[in-house]
Amino acid sequence: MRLVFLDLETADADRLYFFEREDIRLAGYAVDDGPVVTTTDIESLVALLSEPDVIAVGHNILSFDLPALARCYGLDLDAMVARDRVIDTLLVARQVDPPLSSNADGRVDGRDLGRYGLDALSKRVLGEGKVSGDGGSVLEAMAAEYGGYDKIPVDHPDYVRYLVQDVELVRALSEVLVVDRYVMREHRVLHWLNRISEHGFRVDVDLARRWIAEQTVRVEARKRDLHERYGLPLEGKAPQRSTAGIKALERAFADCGVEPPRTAKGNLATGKGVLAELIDAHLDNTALIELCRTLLALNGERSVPQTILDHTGPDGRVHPSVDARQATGRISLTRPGLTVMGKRDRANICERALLLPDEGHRLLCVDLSTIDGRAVGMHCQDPDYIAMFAPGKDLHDEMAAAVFGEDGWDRALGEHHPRRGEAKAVSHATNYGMGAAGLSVYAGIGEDEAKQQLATLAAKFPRLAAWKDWIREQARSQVLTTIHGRRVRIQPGKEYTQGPAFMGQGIARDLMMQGVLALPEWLLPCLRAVVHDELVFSIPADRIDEGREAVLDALQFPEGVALPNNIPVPILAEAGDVGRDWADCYRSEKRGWPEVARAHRETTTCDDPGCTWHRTETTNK
DNA sequence: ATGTATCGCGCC
DNA sequence: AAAGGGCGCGATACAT
Repeated sequence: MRLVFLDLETADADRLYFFEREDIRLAGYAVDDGPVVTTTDIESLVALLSEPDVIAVGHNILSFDLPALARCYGLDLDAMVARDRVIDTLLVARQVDPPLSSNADGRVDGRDLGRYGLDALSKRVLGEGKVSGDGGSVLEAMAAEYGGYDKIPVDHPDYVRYLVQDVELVRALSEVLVVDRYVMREHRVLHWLNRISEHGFRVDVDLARRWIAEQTVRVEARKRDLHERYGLPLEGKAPQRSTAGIKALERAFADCGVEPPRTAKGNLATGKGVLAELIDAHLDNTALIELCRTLLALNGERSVPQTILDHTGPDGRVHPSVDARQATGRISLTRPGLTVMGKRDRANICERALLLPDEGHRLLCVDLSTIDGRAVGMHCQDPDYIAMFAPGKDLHDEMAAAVFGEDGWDRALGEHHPRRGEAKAVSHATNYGMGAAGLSVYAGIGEDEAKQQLATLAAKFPRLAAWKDWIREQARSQVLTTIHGRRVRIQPGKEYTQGPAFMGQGIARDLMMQGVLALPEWLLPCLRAVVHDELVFSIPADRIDEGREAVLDALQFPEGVALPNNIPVPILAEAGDVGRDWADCYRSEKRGWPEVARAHRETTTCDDPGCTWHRTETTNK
């Protein structure tokens, strides 16, 4: 086999999915220990990479350079990945030296260039001496000087020099970074997920524009109201959050006869929990209630439609980036962040109506049932815990029976346990290492009761409890390895909470990816989003039933999955409704909210006073 | 002008 | 001794 180390210089990387041939400007590559060649003859590089004994090695090439060559020059990237002929040093580096969680000290949220960018990585792994200056910032400066990445002269000595250096760095890194089986699997996973970015998700642009216009009217009315009553300034997008605005609000609360609510750090608290409590505590104070409601409404306005529009390309679609850079390995879809669009709140779930199937298609969502719990079950091997995941059983009902007893619950009737909701809170809490104090607040119960519930749970599932302790002990080595072989880093001092949580999330993530890898070829271009335990597909309308079968078949293991000699844990999935937009997929799940159904949204009138769709058109409240 | 820190909204 | 995990994104204040 021959190793080909490579890097490309291109036009603005954000435009990858709209690149034309000329946007790939300069290629640099080296074969094994040969000299670095730079060339504008991109075809020659593609021809080289297409030879069957060549392995392509480069930094972020799986998500950028190679897709660019595939798009513009027909490189058969599918075949290369399928034959393990791609090594992306970014993926290898994350496995060798996994990241801390983004909230950890010293990390800037979201971006990991500071640690895994080619320059930073080389400095850390190879030592300072190998890197002469920062290639990225030099490039940026040249782009600024010439008016764009696509305008830098391809024979500019600095341009060529940094391309050569990057190829050399990749070659040096590849000699140090150890490739394991997991990271080769990870290449296949991310290659398939990159289809999400490539194809994009169709946007209802007209709807987004209409919402933004309506939103502007609402927001202006509320600001004006607070301005006239309490002197709120009108400058900026969110004057209620500016210094002068906060001053005005503090006076407003005083005018209403209450002490302004405070956060732990002493700032004015305007969170929705705080304001809701204030309303409850002063039900006869109409001025205060009006103030709180106006503030709630102002703070509750979300910028989702605008963010979607900001990222919508000339093809009317968003092309979110797909990354696996979270500490647990969970997948993020960003720019726009599809993972944070409304779902649980009635007021927000219709945000998902902004995303549409392709023409002639329908959307299909499939989610893995209580997958984090099953992941923990696989690892902890507590037989009683695993028994709750048997097909036909509902985890939270079973948990309620285990913690609170069977009283008042008739299994045979097929109804839920009366205390199912409480049980859900307890198991959720204990998964993440919540203490009695935290649980009492979270579940709205007394601290003694919370303590009792946690103790009961520990007693009912002793092996699960012992597993958590063991994982916490293991976590002191700072890096845990999941069943599938992913290495996850625990922040020193957070072993107690992060240890079990990361194990559960990391394993769950790979159970989902196991399903993605098992999808039939024809469904791969149909994948539109992955939201941790849910996959979203846009499927030709006449193939929906076939698609549903195939997805369930890929994701589910009713007979269970297990390591050798372990108790198997069933993995089950559930399909949502066939939708004409993303919200429409949840109309059965959210039966009480008629506006979730597109058919309801298409009617002109509605007699549900709580309907968030028709309400906004008739009133300004 | 640009980046960081903080908060606040949301999701799993 | 006690301990709710992971994220994205927008807005403001502030430092550079």
